[in-house]
Parts: sequence; structure tokens; C-alpha cells
Amino acid sequence: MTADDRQIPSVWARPSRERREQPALSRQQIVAEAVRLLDAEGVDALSMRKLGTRLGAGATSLYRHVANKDELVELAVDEVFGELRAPDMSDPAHWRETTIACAQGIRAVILRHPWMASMLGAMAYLGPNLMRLSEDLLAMLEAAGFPLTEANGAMNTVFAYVLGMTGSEAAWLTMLARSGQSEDEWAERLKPAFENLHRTHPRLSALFTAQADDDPVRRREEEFAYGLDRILDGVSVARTGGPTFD
Amino acid sequence: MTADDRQIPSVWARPSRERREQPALSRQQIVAEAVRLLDAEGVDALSMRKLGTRLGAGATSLYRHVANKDELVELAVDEVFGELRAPDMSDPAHWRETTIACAQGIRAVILRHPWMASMLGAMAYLGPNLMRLSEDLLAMLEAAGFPLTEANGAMNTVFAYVLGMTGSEAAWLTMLARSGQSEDEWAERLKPAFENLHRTHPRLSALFTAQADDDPVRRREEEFAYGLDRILDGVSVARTGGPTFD
DNA sequence: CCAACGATGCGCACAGTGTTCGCTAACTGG
DNA sequence: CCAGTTAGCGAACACTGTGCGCATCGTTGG
Repeated sequence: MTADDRQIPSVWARPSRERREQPALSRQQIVAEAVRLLDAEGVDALSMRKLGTRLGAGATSLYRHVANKDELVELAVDEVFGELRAPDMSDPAHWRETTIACAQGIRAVILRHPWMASMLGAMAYLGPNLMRLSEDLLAMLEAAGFPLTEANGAMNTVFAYVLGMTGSEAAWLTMLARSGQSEDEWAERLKPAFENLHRTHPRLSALFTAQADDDPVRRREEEFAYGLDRILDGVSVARTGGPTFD
Repeated sequence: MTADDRQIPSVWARPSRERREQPALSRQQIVAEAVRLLDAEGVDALSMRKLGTRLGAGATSLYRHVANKDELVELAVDEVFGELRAPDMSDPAHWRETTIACAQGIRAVILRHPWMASMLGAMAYLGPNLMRLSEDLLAMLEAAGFPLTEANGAMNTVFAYVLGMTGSEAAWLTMLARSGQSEDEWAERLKPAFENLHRTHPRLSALFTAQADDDPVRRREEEFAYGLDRILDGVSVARTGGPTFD
């Protein structure tokens, strides 16, 4: 008996932890911390155990508030889209500027959380935050003279463009961050490959070297704005009243 | 000694396998089989061990031909883009149709391998296959009257649109496949949620119900073509000679 | 005031993951 | 014929997501 007591080491040494100071864990708190972890260490670093310890909790405790890791990620994505402050949509006369502001808002959100790029393929973006934004945008475009169907087409086109462009940007930035090298160092490292490229792909090579001295951040902003402008040009002919811009 | 011989069971029973019938394993073969596995079972099912057994090899043997799983995926992505049969780009007069064909080719490739959607965020698409396509497209657009910078902007815009649109499509199809439900069953399941949606998001609701009876595949094709047309409209003003379409 | 209860946190365990390390066995050039 | 290079592989390591059952809590009904 006494031997058993010693073999079972701490039956009487109960930790007697009284942990109900706080509600201790809540879904909101969990996804918030998940977003923070994703921002800090990237998508590969998100594990239930690490997230648990960050919250001062065990890994499996999270499953009381979240069904899956996948569900958690879904929630994190919509949480981030909750940062979207929709621009003022009250003036349909400025539908163009408003749409641009909207697109740039989405771009900014994704670039602030580059791990989103990996998730865009995993979500159907049906989250409430994006749905509200879509509805408001549709309303404004309708008020600006777009038939609802055309407004929908325009919105989807802009949205797809923003997702594709920004997704690629974010992926590039993620790879840069993971490799630990700066953008210039990467360009320097690819220099030897450019010698051959010049022969086989002269146009790509010319474009690359022409952009070599620009500030990459500014350049990406301008490229994004350029494509967006072209899309809005093309879309605006669907407005009742024809291709008069603004 | 004899005891040792029995404890170490098969020191003398060497399997004497002679396995050099074939080259047995090659990088090309590995990524081909990886693509097949990804197509068949999706992105979560790709593991080195499973891929190894499919090739009649051990898991760790693959590392003789591929550095990482990440590198393998990168190779698989470019392998798939190798399916791209670039359309005939010899006639710059038909730059519009050719660009459309190009975009639809990329869309078709991605939809044929929906797991690509999850990877678009992980690749910088610098693979040789896409680079060749880009160079050819640039050449044609230049011949069609676009200054090189504008050709580049146009190509990037179209490309981002295709990636965003098709990525979302593929993600949706992937989720459908994983849930094992058909598109109609999903719509049926979401019916109750539409009651509330009608009140808070009337426009989205109207669009959904208006599309409820269409064939989803055809509808997605048309939406894709619509946005692409708008983009090409907007882009074509950058051509020397102005906004004359053809 | 105490007993019963639902909710919550958590340790354990399981199956599976990517990847490293030596080892063997085969092929290759001299 | 032999040395050296290389392809394949089994074992092992450090992890992963997650189900199960138990301990503990705040609450509530008798």
C-alpha cells in the first residue's frame, strides 16, 4: 500500500488550481490570437498546440470552442476581413473613386496579413463581413446607373482582379520573408540567370531591367492601380448613359 | 555466439534484391505521379509516403530526386502548366481572340487540376512554361500595336483576373468535392439562410435566385468571359490607334 | 446547505506527417 | 577486378490534428 503510494507519485499533491479568474477561453479570443500568430510567424507556424500555449491553455481545450483547425482558419479569415472599413458609399457620382477605394482597402488588408494568400484557395469567402461589403457596393453601383446584373459582373471582375493581383503579391512577399532575403538581394541572386533570359525572352528581360531601379513597393502600387483603371474603363460602358467616365 | 545469431534474426538471410531492372525512379516520373495523386485525391492526400508506395518505392527514396515537398509541389505546378498549348499567336490582328484563348486555356488547366487553387498562393509562377507563354503573348501584343509597357500591364491585368476568378472557382469545386454533395444539394441546404438574407442583403439575394435555375457550369463560363471582355475593352485603348476594337 | 449537473479545461494516446542519418547494394570508370 | 559514386531504404525524431475520458468548476434545484 505504501509502496503503491510512492509509485503513484502525487495522488495527494493535487495542484488544486483554481483557474476561473477569467472566462479563460473564448472563441473570439482564440481567433484573435490565431490571427496574431499567423501575422507573426506565417501559416506554417500555426499549430493547435502552439496556439494553445500562447493562450495559456492546452491544445485540446481549443476544441471546446472551435470544431476544426479548418473552421478556425475560416474564422480567422473573416476576422481579418472585419478590418475592412468600407469607404463612404453614399455618393454614386463618385462610384469610380469609391470602387477604387474599396479595392485598395481589400488589397491593404491582404498585404497586412500575407498568409491570407494561402487561404484564398480554401475559402468560399461567404463570411458576413465580405457579404455586407458586396451588398453595399452593389447598391452604390446600381444607384450610379448600372443595371443590377452589370453591377454584379463589374463587382465580380474587380474582385477577381484584386484577389489575383494581391494574392500573387502576398505570395511573393511571403516567400521573401521566408527566405530572409531582401528584394534587392533576390534580384542580385538572379542576375546570372538573366544572361540566358536575355537571349530566349528578350521582352521579359527588357521589362525586368527597366524596373530594376524602381522602388518595388511603389511599383506594385502603380501596377495595381493601372490594371484597376483599365478594368473600370472597360466596365463603365455598361452604365446607362454610355461610356462617360466618373 | 549462436544465441546472438538467433537474437539477430536474419544477418545471413540477406534479401539480395536486385532492383535495377528499370531506372526505377526519376524526377520526371515522380512529379508526374504526384500530379496524378493530386488530381485523384486532392491536396491533403499528397504525402511523401503515399507517393512513394504508389511508385513502388520507399518514401525517403524520393529525396534523392527532390529536395523538399515544397520543391516537388513547385515542380508539379509547372508540370501542369506544361499542358498549356499556346494558341496560334502569329496573327496580331486577332490579338483579342488570341488573348481570350490564352486566358481560357489557363482557366481550363486550373479547373482540370483544382488543387492548383491552393498552390497559387505558394508559387511565384516563375516556371519555364509560364515564362515562355508570357514572352510569346508580349510579342504578339507588341505586334498588335501595344507599347511594351502597356502590353505588360495588359497581360498582368488579364493574368491576375484569370488567377483570381479561376482560383475562386477551383476552390468552390474543391469544397464541393470534399463535401461530397452536388451543387444543387448545396443550394437546397442554404435555402433557410436565404430567408434572412433577403431582408438584409436584397441585391445579393435577388442575384442568387435569378441564377438558381441556370446550369452552373455554363454560368461560370459566361461570367468569366464577361469580365474578360470588359478587361480587354478597357485595355485596348492603350493600343496605338486608339480604342478601335476588332 | 448540499447534491446533482452541464460546461470547460486538459493529459494521454493514436495515427500520420516531413525529413535526417547511416547502411546496403548496385552501377561505373579505370 | 577493384575503388568510388550513387540510388534506395529502414529506423528514428520531432511534430501534427484530434478523439476519449477524467477532473474540476459555477450554477441551480430541492
